[in-house]
Amino acid sequence: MQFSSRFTIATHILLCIAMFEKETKVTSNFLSGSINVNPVIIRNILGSLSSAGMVGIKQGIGGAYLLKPAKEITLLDIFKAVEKEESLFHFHENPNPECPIGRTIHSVMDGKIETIQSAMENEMKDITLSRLLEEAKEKM
Amino acid sequence: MQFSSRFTIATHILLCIAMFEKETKVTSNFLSGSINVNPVIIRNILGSLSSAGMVGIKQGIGGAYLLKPAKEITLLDIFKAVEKEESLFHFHENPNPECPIGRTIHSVMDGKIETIQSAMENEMKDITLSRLLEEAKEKM
DNA sequence: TATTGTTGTAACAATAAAGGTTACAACTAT
DNA sequence: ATAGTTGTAACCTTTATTGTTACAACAATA
Repeated sequence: MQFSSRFTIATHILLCIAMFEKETKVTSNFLSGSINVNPVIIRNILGSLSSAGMVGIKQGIGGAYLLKPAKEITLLDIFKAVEKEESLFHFHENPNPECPIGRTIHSVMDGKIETIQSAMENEMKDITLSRLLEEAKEKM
Repeated sequence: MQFSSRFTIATHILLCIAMFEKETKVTSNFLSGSINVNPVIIRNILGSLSSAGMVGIKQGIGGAYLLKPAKEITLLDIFKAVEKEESLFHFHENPNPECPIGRTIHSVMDGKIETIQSAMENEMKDITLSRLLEEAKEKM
């Protein structure tokens, strides 16, 4: 199991907007060219980023732009915008309450799962779009 | 996207073995009763745990038993036994090398993805089967 | 040796999600 | 009015998950 490519595509989209919005109109076609993915997919992901308040999109004329400074956009924001699942783990639904383990496993595991997910999210929270952009520019 | 329930089922299996192997023959049917999942699914997951060296399974006579002390089995071991993907994230395959972002995004993101995954795995590594069993016993 | 309860695995099906494509109405600057 | 966009619907294909039945191979034991 893997997270869908929506996360890396969304990050790529935002990097392109941050990089190019001053000089070009960043349309779904433009993005499609850089990412190499169908423009409809781009538009869907762009819609999620827009719902999350990270980007604005110009109706009719076209083009996306950042609604927040790149410093204030983290990988966690991006992740949450495109992955809607509450919990990282799918718990088996009906453990048997007549078994001592079946009866207690949820209360034991739920907290652990939260801890694990938090560790991941905290790491994501520390990485900003502006840092990614700086590193990308260094490598160009 | 979520991880499959194989992870929580595998953990449930190991908890049952640790709890009951002294008093009962822990067969796929017994486990199926506690977990409420088809015995064939149990046998497949049990097979993964066996390949990973965590449990032994008695051919013919039936029954599973731990091959390691519960203190030495971590959630990370269990996770790796049942989730075979190398990387947590699916990266879009063909970013355009003629775009400055497309050309550099992999080298910028690959390290970040590793860091995030490590944070999650480190948390998993800290939780042992024996600790889960203790907490379950407390709650019984 | 025949029986019984297991395991391991194959074969299949149903459902859901991911990823892709075409098509088109609605919108807006020019 | 035109042209380039966006948003979205309607499909399709592929893959993974989860569940199911069936059965050969195995090992204790009656």
